[in-house]
Amino acid sequence: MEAHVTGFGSSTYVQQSEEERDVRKGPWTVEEDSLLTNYVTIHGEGRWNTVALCAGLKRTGKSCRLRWLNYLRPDVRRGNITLQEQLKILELHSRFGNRWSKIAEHLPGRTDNEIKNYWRTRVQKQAKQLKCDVNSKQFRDAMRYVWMPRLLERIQATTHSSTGQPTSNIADRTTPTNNYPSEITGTHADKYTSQVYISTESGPEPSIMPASSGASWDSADAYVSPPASDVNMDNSQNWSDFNPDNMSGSWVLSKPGLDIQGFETQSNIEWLGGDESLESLWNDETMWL
DNA sequence: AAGTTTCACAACCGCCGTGGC
DNA sequence: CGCCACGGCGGTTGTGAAACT
Repeated sequence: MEAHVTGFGSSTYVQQSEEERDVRKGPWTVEEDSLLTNYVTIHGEGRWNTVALCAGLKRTGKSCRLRWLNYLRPDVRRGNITLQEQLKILELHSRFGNRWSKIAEHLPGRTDNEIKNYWRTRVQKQAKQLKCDVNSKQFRDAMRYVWMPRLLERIQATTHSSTGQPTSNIADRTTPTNNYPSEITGTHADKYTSQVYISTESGPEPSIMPASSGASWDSADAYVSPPASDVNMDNSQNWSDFNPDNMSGSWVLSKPGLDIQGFETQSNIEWLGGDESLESLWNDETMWL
């Protein structure tokens, strides 16, 4: 098949319609991967239609770009999403919504596609089980007040066990969510001294959250707040420096004027299908994998 | 053991913004 | 200014594997 060479800007590129090229679709073969990798390694990224042609691939430029970015790129990170990454995704999604590429910017090595898949398969699954819409206030509240603190607990437990410190054995815990003490955990480790608090204070300002933490509030949100010593951000930055991979000091979950215990023992819990189903859901090990 | 369902992930599709001509 | 090619993005679909009945 002959390629037509035409001018394009200051350079020359090879133009050929997809019909002429008998474009391939579907899963990539090892040979195709090799061709693409070799070509991009030598010539660099960009001009993907040219890449497809010059590398001898019967693929569209778009397909090549996607394959490279999502799979072949050397710095792409594969494997399970870590607890830290999960926590970060939840938080970033609350800030950016479905702007997956934006979220991916904050997760080195993870692709927007991977994060999108994670959200669809894991997060939306939880919403479905809770019988609420993933974008509903109810589900967002569940994420903030229950899921994210639990993720933090898990992270701490993992961290502590890996450093030989006592762990808070979440799998063994039988305390229902609605019986949580206001201070959920209070253990320390050498490197990661972390605490999660639920504020039981009423009123406009959280009392447990460090006064100088720099974390900010919006009108109705609860936060898992970084320790005072680790952050230096003003209200406009909010969570921009959030980094679960580097947590140290005392982390605080609180919400102005929110009584978490009251919140969960009152009828508020019912929109999540009752505390039993909620508890069993959060204790479902597959949820954290 | 076989059939069915669910899950996870890769890949495609369509839309839109951008820049060169 | 309109056209076109391209790249980027989010939504959706296809498919193989695992889990379930």
